[in-house]
Amino acid sequence: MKIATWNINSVRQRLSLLQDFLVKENPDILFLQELKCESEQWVLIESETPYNYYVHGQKSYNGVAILSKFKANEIVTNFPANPCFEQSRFIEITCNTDIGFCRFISLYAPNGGEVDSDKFKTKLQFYDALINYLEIIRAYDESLIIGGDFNIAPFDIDIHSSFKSSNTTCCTVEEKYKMRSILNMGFYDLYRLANPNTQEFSWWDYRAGAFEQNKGMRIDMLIASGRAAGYFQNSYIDYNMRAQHKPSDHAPVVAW
DNA sequence: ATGGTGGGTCTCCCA
Repeated sequence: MKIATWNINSVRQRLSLLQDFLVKENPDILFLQELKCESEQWVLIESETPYNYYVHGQKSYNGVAILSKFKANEIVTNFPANPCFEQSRFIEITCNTDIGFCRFISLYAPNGGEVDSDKFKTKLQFYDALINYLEIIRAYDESLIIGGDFNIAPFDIDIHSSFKSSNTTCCTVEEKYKMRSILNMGFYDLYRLANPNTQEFSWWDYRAGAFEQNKGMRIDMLIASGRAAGYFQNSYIDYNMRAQHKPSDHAPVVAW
């Protein structure tokens, strides 16, 4: 079983890179975020790949999808008490897979804007609602995998030292605690599980040569329940896709 | 404190 997550920052701008990535990695499941288009606008590649496409798109901003080699039984595009329900930030499917019944979620958490802004408060509320929802489905004791842009770097190792973590969105203590409480529920961060001590990032600002200087954060993650995590021993962040011409500002995260 | 780039509904908003 091979899975990947990628904030693609406009799927229409990235069709060729997406094709390259699918051919190179051939994942069974790909979680995508920030499609920045309606569901029907990128069906053009659908016939050329061996995937079922489960898309919760939106014009202009947001938009998430799951590309799956397994057919979905159920598809849901929201979770209870989500304060951003009008934005396409969540899609969940269930499938019968090679490793049994699985629940898969593609998540695009709010960025939060400036620390302490209204958007920031909404981000924290989004996490409170998400944590409540995960408490419920955790009790099912299923194989659950979330691939997402969480917009939080959970620990200091996940943040380049040039960021002032106390007042930079995605690395404040308040945000870290939200992410850690998900991990403390018994969900595993597959990259960190496979690479306990490596400092690598999944996002770098387009500006000021951030990628060239490796000034990034690790905010994109594959999170698995205990039942599912045992099927994954390896994980890496595909820096090569970030180094391509006209890249997304995020690199894909792969696990197998 | 500002500005840097690159998406989007494109001289403004969002990251």
